[in-house]
Amino acid sequence: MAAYYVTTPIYYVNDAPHLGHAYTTVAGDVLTRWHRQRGEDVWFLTGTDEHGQKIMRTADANGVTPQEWADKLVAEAWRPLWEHLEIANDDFIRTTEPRHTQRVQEFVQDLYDKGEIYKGSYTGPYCVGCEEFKSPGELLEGDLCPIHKRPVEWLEEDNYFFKLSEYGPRLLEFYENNPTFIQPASARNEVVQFVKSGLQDLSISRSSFDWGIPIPWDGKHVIYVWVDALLNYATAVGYGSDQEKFDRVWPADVHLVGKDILRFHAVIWPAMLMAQGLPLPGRVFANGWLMVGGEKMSKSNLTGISPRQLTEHFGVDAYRYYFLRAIPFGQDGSFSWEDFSARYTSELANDFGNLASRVAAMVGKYFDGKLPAPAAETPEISGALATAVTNADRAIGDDLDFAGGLAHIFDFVRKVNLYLSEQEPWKVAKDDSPEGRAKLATILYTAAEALRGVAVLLNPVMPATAEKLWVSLGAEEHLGPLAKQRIAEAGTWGRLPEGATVTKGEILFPRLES
RNA sequence: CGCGGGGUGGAGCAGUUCGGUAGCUCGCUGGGCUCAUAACCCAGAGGUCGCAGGUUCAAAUCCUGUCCCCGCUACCA
Repeated sequence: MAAYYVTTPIYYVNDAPHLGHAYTTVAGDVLTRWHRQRGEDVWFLTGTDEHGQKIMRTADANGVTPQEWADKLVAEAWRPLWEHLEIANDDFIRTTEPRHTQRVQEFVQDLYDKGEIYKGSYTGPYCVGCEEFKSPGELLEGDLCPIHKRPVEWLEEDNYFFKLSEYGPRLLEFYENNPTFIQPASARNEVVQFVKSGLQDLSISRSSFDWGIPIPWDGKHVIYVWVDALLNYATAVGYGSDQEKFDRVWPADVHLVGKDILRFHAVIWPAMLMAQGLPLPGRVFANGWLMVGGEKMSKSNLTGISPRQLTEHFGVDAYRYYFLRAIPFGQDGSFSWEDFSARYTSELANDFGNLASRVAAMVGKYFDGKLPAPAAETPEISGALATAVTNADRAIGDDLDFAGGLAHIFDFVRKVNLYLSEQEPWKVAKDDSPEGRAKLATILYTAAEALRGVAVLLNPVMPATAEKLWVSLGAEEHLGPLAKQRIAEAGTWGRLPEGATVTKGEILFPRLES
């Protein structure tokens, strides 16, 4: 049985990570943890893309070599942020590592030998001031270089080309047979439309600069950075080096990407794999842009708010929760400090944190912190938990609908709060008769057992908080580590045993200063 | 020009597939409770569903036109 293999894009080390990078990576982490709690063999990959002209220039501007620049950013910015955000990736690939570069050369050589690559010439807009080719799309009105504001020249360069144009029909057939390959549907429509309009061959080499992987049969060229980058998904799991591992993990079940790089993953990547005869990935899921103040995030306003600024104020778990809860995955979404604060207070502190707090307080107060045995099961709550588990599992685990899945979980939290309001255990507590005590025991057991289920469901999203709750319920000593709890069993009623030691613990989500 | 997405009470969204009392969360107003993180519960105010026509007994939902916003239009990673 093949592993469930999830990837994030490998990020370009030109800059430090921003909210958008973190958004995709957290989503991958949550998906990964969810599947681990399904009991599956899971492999989660992230990494960095380190070749290309832009990095060469940035390094140059900072007076270091491209490799030094990449080393510095990876060590000081990227890896630390993922650790800070509790990203549990199994591997971290860098495209400058030999395990990658050697395999990329072999892959390209192989395609060349198969006749999938030929030598041709590329004609494109070239800015003399920049000394580089521009992409047609970035030109200003009247074919001006966006940096120098002067007309570009059309220059010809010898390049090697991949016969991408021949793959249109096969790609369309693949999309047709695999309707969920590209998600969401809007992204799929765009790609299908694009491919239908006809594909051109892809220039896969560059000779105007040298920061890249050399073309094995022609050292004057380096491999186009996207071909280099996409192959990380294969080289990182043993392509060409560890066949056993490769067979176990390949192909990816989910490639998470930002919608800006959808086309590379949904068109070029599968075509490359088809050319090589490798199995194709299960799906490519494009998430949307984060908007700040109604504006698309740009380099300038991205640096305005960094992931760490938000985690310092709201905490890592709330950060992981917020973006997935507030923005339907796959759509653009607007982020604001106000909205984050509102959701933190309402959903995390008032609904969830406070529920945990009041339940633990009452078990402490009325039963000396020993969870009492219930006189009966409460179908209203046990049934709702089972439903929440089923719905959340489908939404998050299958559909990558994080917002919908979290909504199911938090609807359940509300229901438990409501249950307490209706049962009024604080009034029942005044009745010392055996009937009164039995009723009180049932109410509090029901609430605590409901929280046990919530802790399991929220663990993939907010591992530190879920762990606190788990410990507070006294679940660890009877049921084992939280991360080992199965999603499928989360809805099984009555797992929390009588006599479990319930402690108030620290407040899960303290109120924040405005 | 072409393609895709969207315009629903103050904010963010669901509902539009298979037309039939306009729903949710937050916010706001009034009341209640007291186990809890000034939390929780109940009630209420607030929308002619971008605009204009059309089909229909009936349209947010179907048809036509129109305005506005956003994205894509490839070798920028």
